[in-house]
Amino acid sequence: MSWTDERVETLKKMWAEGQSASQIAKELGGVTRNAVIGKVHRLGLSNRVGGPAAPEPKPAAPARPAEPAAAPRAEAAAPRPAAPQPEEAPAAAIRTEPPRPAPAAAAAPAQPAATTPATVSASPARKQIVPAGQPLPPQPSAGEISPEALASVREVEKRARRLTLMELTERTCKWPIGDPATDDFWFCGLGSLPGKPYCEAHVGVAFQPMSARRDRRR
DNA sequence: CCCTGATTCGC
DNA sequence: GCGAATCAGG
Repeated sequence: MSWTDERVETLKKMWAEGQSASQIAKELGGVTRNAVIGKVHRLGLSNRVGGPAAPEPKPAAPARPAEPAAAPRAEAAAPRPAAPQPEEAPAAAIRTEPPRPAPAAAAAPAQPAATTPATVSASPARKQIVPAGQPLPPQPSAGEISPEALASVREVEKRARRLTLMELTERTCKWPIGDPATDDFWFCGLGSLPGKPYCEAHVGVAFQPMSARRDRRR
């Protein structure tokens, strides 16, 4: 694959949006994230433009003096002028802490029977703001979940990595825990099952066969 | 371990 | 110019 104008454009756009090099590489296809990063640098847009803080007040240190006879690879010692600054959240992508139960839907089309949408529209008090990021799982009422699954979840949640929204990746469990209206809120974050948004325990409460749900009713 | 971007250097 | 290998870090 080569860097056609179109692909370069996509690259620029996504990079400007704050997408990671690997995400861009996936989108483009046929290139690795290294290729993307390389291209980004060659295009001279390494320092995420449009960003808030204007960096580099420092005069910068002398480049590489070229070692006389010492270690051939002594890069580590050479001071890098370009300090990559933590990188704020894309700002555009995520705006709000997700409200209570949000309808899962978009992302996982191949879901069997996700637990009830009944609880989804439940809270009339809180406004239904659809979060920009991954859809949140429905929060099934306790009565609909098997005792075993419930116990399993409680156990797992003790081991939860307590990730923040921004720390989630494709392979972390995105099950929300706690009340988003308070600080007592985080995401499970344990390894998610391949192709699933949640870890094993949370998949267990999120996805249930219709039959099981029917049997448990009442 | 997962991930991030940065840099080097042979092609 | 390109990007794998590597580095440095979260």
